[in-house]
Formats: sequence, structure tokens, C-alpha cells
Amino acid sequence: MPETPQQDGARRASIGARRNPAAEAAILAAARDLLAERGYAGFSIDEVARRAGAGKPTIYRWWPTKADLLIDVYSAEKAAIIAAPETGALWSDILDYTRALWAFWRGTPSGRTFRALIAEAQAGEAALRALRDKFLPERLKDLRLMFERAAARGDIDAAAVDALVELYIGFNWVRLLTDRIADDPPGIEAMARTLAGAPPGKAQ
Amino acid sequence: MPETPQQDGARRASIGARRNPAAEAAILAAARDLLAERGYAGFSIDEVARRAGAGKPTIYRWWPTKADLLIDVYSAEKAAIIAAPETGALWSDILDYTRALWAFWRGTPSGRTFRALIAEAQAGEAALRALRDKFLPERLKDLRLMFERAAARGDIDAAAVDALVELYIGFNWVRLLTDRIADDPPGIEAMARTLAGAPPGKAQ
Amino acid sequence: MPETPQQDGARRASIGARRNPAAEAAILAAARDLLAERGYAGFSIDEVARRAGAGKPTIYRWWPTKADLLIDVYSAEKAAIIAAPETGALWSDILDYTRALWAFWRGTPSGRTFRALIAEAQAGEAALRALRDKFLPERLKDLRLMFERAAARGDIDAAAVDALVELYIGFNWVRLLTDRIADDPPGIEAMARTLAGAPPGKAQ
Amino acid sequence: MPETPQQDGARRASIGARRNPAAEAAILAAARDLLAERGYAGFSIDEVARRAGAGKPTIYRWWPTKADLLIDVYSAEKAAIIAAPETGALWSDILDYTRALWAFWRGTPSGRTFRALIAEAQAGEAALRALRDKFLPERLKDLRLMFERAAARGDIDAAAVDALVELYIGFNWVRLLTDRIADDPPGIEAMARTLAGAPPGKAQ
DNA sequence: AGGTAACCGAGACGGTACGTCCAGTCTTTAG
DNA sequence: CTAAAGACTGGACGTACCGTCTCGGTTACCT
Repeated sequence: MPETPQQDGARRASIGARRNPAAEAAILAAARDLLAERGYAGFSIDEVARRAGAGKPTIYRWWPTKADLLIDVYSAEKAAIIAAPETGALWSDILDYTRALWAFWRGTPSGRTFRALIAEAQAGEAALRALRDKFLPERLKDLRLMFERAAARGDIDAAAVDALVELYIGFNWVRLLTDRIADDPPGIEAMARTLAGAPPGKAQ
Repeated sequence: MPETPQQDGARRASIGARRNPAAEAAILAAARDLLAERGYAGFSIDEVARRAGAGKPTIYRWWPTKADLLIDVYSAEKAAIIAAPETGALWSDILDYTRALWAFWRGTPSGRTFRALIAEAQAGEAALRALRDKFLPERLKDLRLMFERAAARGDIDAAAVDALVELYIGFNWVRLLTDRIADDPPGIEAMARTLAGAPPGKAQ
Repeated sequence: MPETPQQDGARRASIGARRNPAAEAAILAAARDLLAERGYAGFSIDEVARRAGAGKPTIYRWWPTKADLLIDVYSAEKAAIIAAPETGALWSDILDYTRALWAFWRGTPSGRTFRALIAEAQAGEAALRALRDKFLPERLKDLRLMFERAAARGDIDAAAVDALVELYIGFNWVRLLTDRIADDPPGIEAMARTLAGAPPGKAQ
Repeated sequence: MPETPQQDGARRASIGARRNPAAEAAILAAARDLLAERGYAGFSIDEVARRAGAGKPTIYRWWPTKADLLIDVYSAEKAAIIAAPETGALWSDILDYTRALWAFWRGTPSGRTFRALIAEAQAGEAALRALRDKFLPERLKDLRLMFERAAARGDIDAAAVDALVELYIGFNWVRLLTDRIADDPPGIEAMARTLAGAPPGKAQ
């Protein structure tokens, strides 16, 4: 993955009085790779600038806080993410979604990126606001769909949807933040059945 | 709370070839107060040393990583924490426990401390291990009690206990990490009833 | 003095394929005011451009180095400067000239400007050349007049004129560069009499 | 000259809660060499730190401003400087002293250093104060000796000493600041005779 | 009883990163 | 061709912390 697209020896100059997409791409790529290689501990604006062949002011101009940069890195990757699946049963929807999400977190720099974003939010107000007011609601909306569909089918109580979504998100956060998102079918399935109210032994 | 017990003008010398409890207390108190005042962002070993009137090596001697210090700060406060309540019904047990936990997080430096610990775990392997292998299991064991009691009563399926605990922990983490632990009876109650499998309208 | 003539809200566009006098005036005025307000330390092309409502390239086009700009700023003000006086005696000529020069340096941004120019000459070859080969000879020529007149009168040895001029310039530079050009009649008079070879007690 | 005494591969650690002479020496040497090589334009704290193998805070700890560092660099070299000579006549004293001074300025990094110090004084109050209140008086005292001796001999008027010293210093400054301190016997001699009041043709 | 080992505060050390400012160059858009 | 605008890389600024080290001093333990 680490294949930052720049450093062709030539210097990347301005393209006039507007944002240079090449610079933006180089910075995002450098940030992504750096996160992938060294995690949050090694993630510094200095190093991103160095790798991207960019000036620090260029970074600060477009991403005033680290959180802004992290969000963009995460979003750029999220394109690949799975839409809520539709297996017919909530518990297996959850199972599929979770495995896909964890695979995404493991297989791309995204897991590291999201962990970094949460960490950053514990230190800075800006990151916290971004996480709470922008990131989380978006994800919530996304997930609610899955649960509302189940409610429409009568699988779960419609009044419980909000709580279920938040519980589900929490489960994923704890796993990610404690670095336990290796593929874990038994753990995930138990969680999925519990959330869906499906008896544990009951086959799909 | 900020009443760091030191700075009497006199220098706190060694008491021989063993740990000086006064130094330890001063450092923990300084760390606690600093966290309370400035949060994770302002939490530095330099500042703790300054406030405690301690030398940095003294801190590093006993707490090699920030995480070690954070854990001790958190543990020192945890004395006050509530044992799992016993109301007779799981959903109200959860409700009580959660409100007590959040009050504890809000009313002491503990919330800040725990947030700091989680953030630290995203940057350092040591903190991660401490959080995952020492802190979390301990908490898990603590909480499992509450759910196992409910399973014994037949309120929930015994096979779901582990998942329920992890879901519940996740809910609390998300709330804490996004700074949404203000007293929130509706949100907590919905979560508690959902987890306990109790119909939303059902009175206590 | 700070009354930079621009910033009328309107944008100052090009006036075709030739230098825009309005832009030039605005830049010189901005440079002068900036020097007056913040001295050499605060004198940056960025800030001049900002104040003048000009683009940096516009400045660099016409004044390739800071020294060029400083020289123009100084020259623009120098119009007001006193021609060599004619009191009949060298020592009082010097006295008058010096007091006029220092008053000029104190009362306009010129003192700051000239100090900036000398400082700039210590860092850049261009400024050095400008100072040494353009500025200094011009001033020398100006001053030599005063001393040559005295030599013609027989007050001083004609062969000493060059040395006297350079000594006199040096005196002024040291005073300016160490910020000691407050009105100083005794100091100036002693210097003037010494240079002119006039006995100190001798009245005019 | 550039033979900075460090970089033996080993890291230069602290030697306890006190200033490390090795670090001080390395920093002064690096500063001196940098000045010699690149002059004031290339003189940055960053580069000094790099060359000295020192941390920037170590430099700022002991030399809060650039001027402080420049003064120390100049002073360290000044050991070699010539005491006021005693040839029996003022004009030849001046001649000797000047040639020795200029040779010193040319032959060591001192010329560059002093130019840098003067430049710095145009930008910062600290440097100005150091130059005006510490450096200049010291030099003045040094030089007054030479002129007072001449006054005692009756060569010059005792009342003119102060002015003569300041004129003489000014002459040297102008020459240094305009980079004209190449050996210049005619120019120096004319100045010396003029200051000393000796007829130009008179042999030694 | 004396020597020594480990502790204590203090603070300097080499470093890395921070976020900002400025230098000088470039390109676009408009006149 | 000119001007304005503002982006671009690059590098220096001065500060905050990091984790390590050495000092000088104190006290308890073990010969």
C-alpha cells in the first residue's frame, strides 16, 4: 500500500491561486501510509510534510488540526466500505456487517486512522467535536437503516433501535481500541445474536 | 479536589534505599489534579514533576510509562466506586450502575483519567497491554457478576452474558470518549431495557 | 505620517502593459509606514504586500531585493533633506548639518529605513553593493562639498578632506546604529570642533 | 579554522544539573564556523544546533537571543586582540592598531561575527542594548587609553578625547559594514594623521 | 560503626514535534 | 505585458515534552 504518489525529483509548485489537487493527494497518501506504518504514535505533521514533499503551512492551510487530516484520510478510504447487507435476518446482517467492517479496518490503514482520530479527540476539542457531531451521527444514520429494516420485519422493537445502534457501535469501538479485531466468529456471532434477540443455538 | 499535598517549602529528600510514600502520594495527587484541570492534552510528565516537586527520574522509576501512572491515578480513585447494585431486576441494576458510574466519571478526575488511558493506548504498546490485559478483564469480571445474577434468575440467557457485558462496556466507552456522560435518564434507560430484554413500557 | 494611500475596498487592477504608479505608491507607502511602526524586525515583504493590497510578485518585479525597496523608501523621503549649510565656519556647518540630519532621522521613518538598509547589507550581497557602491558615494559627494569649502577657506588641509568625510560619516552611523541620535548638542559640538580643528572653548 | 570539536559518534549527555562545558564549546565552535562560512545570512540557530550536535533548547537555555550567542563568539576570539600599541606618536599608534584590528577581522570569523551583531541590533532590542550598553563602552574604555596617553604627551587636546574615540570607532564601523577592510595603508594613514592632527607629509 | 546501595530533587542533555511566519516562485484571471 | 490574488515548497523561529543522565545529598541496611 505504501506507495505515495510523488517525489519525482521535481518540485511541486503552485498552480495559481487555488488548491493544488496534486499536493492534496500527496499529503493524504503520505498521512495514510504513515499511519499504516507507524500508527498514531508516529503520526506527526512534520513527517507527513516530509513524506509528501509538502510544506507544513500547506498542510495547516487545509487541515488546521490533526483531526481534520485524519477524517479526510479515513473518508478517502471509506469508499470501499460495505453498504448494510441484507440477509433476511438481523443477526446475520450484523454478523456480515461486522466481519466486513473489521476486515476493512484490518486490511487498510483505516483501523489505525480511526483509532488515531479517537485518541486525538481525547486531547483536543476540535477533534472531539468532529468525532461527536460529524462522524458519529453519520455512522449512526448508516447503521440505523439495518436495524430499522429489522424493526419493520418485526424482528425487534422499533423503540429499541437507537439503543441497539449505540450498543453495537460501542462493541466495535472497544474491540478496535483494544486491538482485538482479528477475525473472531464466535465472539461476533454471540454479540450479533444477543443484539438481535435470536436464541444462540438457532440456525440461520 | 485539587489539593496537592506537598510544596511545604521544604525539600522532600530520600528516606533511604526504598520508595518514599510521600513522593508517591505527591506525584499521584499532582497527576490527578493536572488531569482534572487540563485533561489529557495538558498531561505531561514534566508538569507532573513540577507540581509534585519531584524529579522526573523519580516518576520514571516507579511508573515507566504514562499508562502506569494513569492506571494508578484511576485505581486510587476507584475505591469509591459502587459495587454492582442489587435491585432485583437486571434493567434497573444496569440503570443504577450506569448512573453511578457516570456520576463517578463526572465528579472526579476519573473520567478524564480513563479517557487519557484509552488515548494513550492508541499510541503505545505498553498502555494497550495494560488496558487490554489488565484493566479490561478486571472490569469484565466485575460486571459479569451483575449479568450472571440475572441469568441465575432466568432474566437472560446464560450464554449471552459475555456478549452483554462487552456491549454494555462499549456503550459506556462511546459515551465517555465522545464526552456525552451528562446525566441522561432516557438514553440510559432505553439502553438498560434493551440489554435486559425488558419491554420498554414495563415499569420497575 | 502613517496614511497609506490605498485600501479603498476596490481592487487595484492592472492598467495595461506598464507599471502602475498607484501600485508603486501604495507599496512604498506601506513599506515606509511598516518601517516606522515596527522597524527592521517587523519589515517583511509579506506584510508590505498585505498593507499595500498588492501581490508579492508585484513587489518582487520592481524591487528584486529588500534593499532595493529600502533604498527607494529612503530616497523618497530624502527630498526634504537639507543641503549643506553655509555658516562661514566648518565647525558650525557640521553642527548644523548633523542636527538637521538627526532630526530628519528621528522625525521621519528614514532613520529606521537606513538602519534596516545597513542591517540588510550584512546579510545580502545585493544590499551591500547598493550601500557601498551607490548610496555611500552619493552621500560622500554631498558631504565633501562642505569640507572642500572649508579647505578653500584654509580652515583645514585639503589633503585631509576624504578622511574627514569618512570619519564624520562613521560618527553618524555609530550613533544611528546604536540608537543614540537624540538631540545631543554637547556631543555633537565636541565632535564638530574636533573634526574642524577648532579649539573647544572658542566661541562661534 | 572550521574544526568543530565534536561529532565523535557518541552522544553528549548531561553531566548533571549544571551546564556542560563540552556542549557550550561545541555550540560556540559551530556558531563561529557557520559565521565564517556563510555569514550572517546563513546564521540560524537551527543550523548551529545541527552542527554542534546539540538540541535547540540547549542553545536557547544559555543564549536567549542570537545576540547573546554572537557576543560570546566574538569575545571568545577577542583574546587574541592587540592591546593598544605604544609607538610614541598617536598617529602611528592609530595606524598600528587599525591594521591589527582589520587583520583580526579579516583573519578570523570575528569580522563576520561583529557585522552580524550590529545587524541583529537593528532588529532586536536585546541585541541593541548589548551592543550599546555593554559592548561599546568596553571598547571605548579600551581605546580611550591610547588617546589619553597622547593627550598626556600634549599631542592632542584632552577635551577632544571622547570625540576622537567615537570618530575613530565610526570609521572602523563604516569600513567593516561596507566590507572595505582589506589592507588599505593610504586610507588608514590619512585617517590616522587626520585624527592625530599630524601634517600629512610628516614622516614617522 | 562504617560502607554502600538505592533513593531523592534538580535540572541539563540531545531530540522531535509543534504551529507560525516569511522567502521567493508559480499560475491563473482580468484588464 | 501588467496587476492582483493566493497557492506552493522550504526553512527558520522559539517552545514544550520526551526519556536519559549525572550530580550532590540523605537514609537505611548489611556487613
